[in-house]
Amino acid sequence: MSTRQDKIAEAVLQDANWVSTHGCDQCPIGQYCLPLDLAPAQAAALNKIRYLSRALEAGQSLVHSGDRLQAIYAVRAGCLKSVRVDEEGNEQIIDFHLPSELIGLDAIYSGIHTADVVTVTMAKVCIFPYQALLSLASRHPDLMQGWLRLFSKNLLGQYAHGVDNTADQRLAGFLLRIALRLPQRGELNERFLLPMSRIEIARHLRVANGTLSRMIARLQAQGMVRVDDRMVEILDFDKLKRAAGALASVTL
Amino acid sequence: MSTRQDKIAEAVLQDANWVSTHGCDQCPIGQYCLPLDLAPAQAAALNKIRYLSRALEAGQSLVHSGDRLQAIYAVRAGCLKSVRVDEEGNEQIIDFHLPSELIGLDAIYSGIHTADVVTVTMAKVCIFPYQALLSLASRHPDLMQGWLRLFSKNLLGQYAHGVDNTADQRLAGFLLRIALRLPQRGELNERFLLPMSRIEIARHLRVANGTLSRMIARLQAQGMVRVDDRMVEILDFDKLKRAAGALASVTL
DNA sequence: AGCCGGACTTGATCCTGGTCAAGGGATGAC
DNA sequence: GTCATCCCTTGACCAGGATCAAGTCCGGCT
Repeated sequence: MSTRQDKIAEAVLQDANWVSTHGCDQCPIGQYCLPLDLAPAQAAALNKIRYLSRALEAGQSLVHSGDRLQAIYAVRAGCLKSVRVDEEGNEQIIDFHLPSELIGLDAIYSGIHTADVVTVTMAKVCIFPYQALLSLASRHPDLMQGWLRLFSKNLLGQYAHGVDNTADQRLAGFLLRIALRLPQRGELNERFLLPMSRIEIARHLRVANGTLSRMIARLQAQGMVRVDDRMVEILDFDKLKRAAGALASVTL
Repeated sequence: MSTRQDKIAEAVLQDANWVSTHGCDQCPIGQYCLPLDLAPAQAAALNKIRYLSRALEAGQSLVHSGDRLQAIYAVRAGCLKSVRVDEEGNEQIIDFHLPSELIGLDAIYSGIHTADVVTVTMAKVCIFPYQALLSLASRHPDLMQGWLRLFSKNLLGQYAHGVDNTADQRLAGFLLRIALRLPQRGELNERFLLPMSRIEIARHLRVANGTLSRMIARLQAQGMVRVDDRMVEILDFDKLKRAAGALASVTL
């Protein structure tokens, strides 16, 4: 019988085509990532400036708050989180980063990272040196536009996260967004494995640990979802959407 | 004696150089807006694709949810808000838009606006047709980079807004950010006129109307700020920063 | 001037969600 | 295997903020 770690590891490995050496032009999640608007030839150009990171263990730091922006990262497999820690040691999780999503966009403004980025599960990221990416984008309008679109998507996600009102709404919205953001092999994921712990979810949703448990129990009792440890199954999509509130539901 | 409206109108008019016909290359707030990284010649090119809107009355819609993205707007004077209204008619204010800030970035992802944008005070906006802006940005790397930086700033602001924990922290953070975002004629605004009503602030901070009153009273009692109607004076910047929480304070 | 309506404050009461603590189950170290 | 630890759930209690309602001030309207 497989342990929780085994299950997560398995999920990460299969998300990744872990050992594959696909370039951007053939990347299985390229349609959600930077190559999203690119013709194969352009994607190949993008691939030239890209490194693939070594495998990162869970709990490893990718960037530290205060670091200079060197590169934009794209999650190839696994899950990472952006966190800020206050002086009492409380960790606030600003955002999770799932496969195909970009990391570092918030550092472009000042050139300095304002949060720590840490792996939640084992992960691999693609590394796009910032200056190279800039100059490539200035030569390939489609790349620039794709980059802007991903930026915009990111902003939309933050809007949705910020707007949810009650704790229950935030949880429902969170589950919906994870279901939509986890690598789509076809359609909506109605059954998926959460990469992160309850505590991490709580810190992201700005609720207490215990409250989160109770809320999950409530959602289950109402028949919207079934949750078994990290495994989530969405039973009633529409109901969940209504629970998230009309305001949250707009965002993909 | 001048009424509240008079005072706001006056502030807007002087922010704007209301009647001026400055191009982007000479815009008094250009260093915070799209021309931020541009040489004068490039700013002049940017100016060629720009329209200046007519004066908008308070309460007027600039874009409707569902509209196609036609243009990115930059606030030239006044204040606008992005709102979503749920089926019960509750208005959630996603964001306020102050002079030099861009509107419409969230619509780039799908090409469709997901929120209504409405003027809070009378306002003027600069209109940058989206396709023209794209093609100009692809020809001027500095413009592209400036655009990305503004995008990033926007995202940072959302991070800060989403992360604040208690209602008091959100209020303190909100006031700080407004002080920093309102047009800087030199340094930090330690005395400024809020463009929006209490109700609008409450809807933005996700607190009840009455609660907001009490919180403002509390901040005053603690000597951090003095508030008289729309006029805010920051008395103890550091204390206010501490009240906002370490997590919020990073963002400019 | 007098009236009305909207913006803001203040008070009383209720409930959501935080805090603290106990307990179970699985994981990992020895 | 045993033990310690971490993650999660559950319970009891408390507080921050919501809700509802009254009351004030101010500006606009007739």
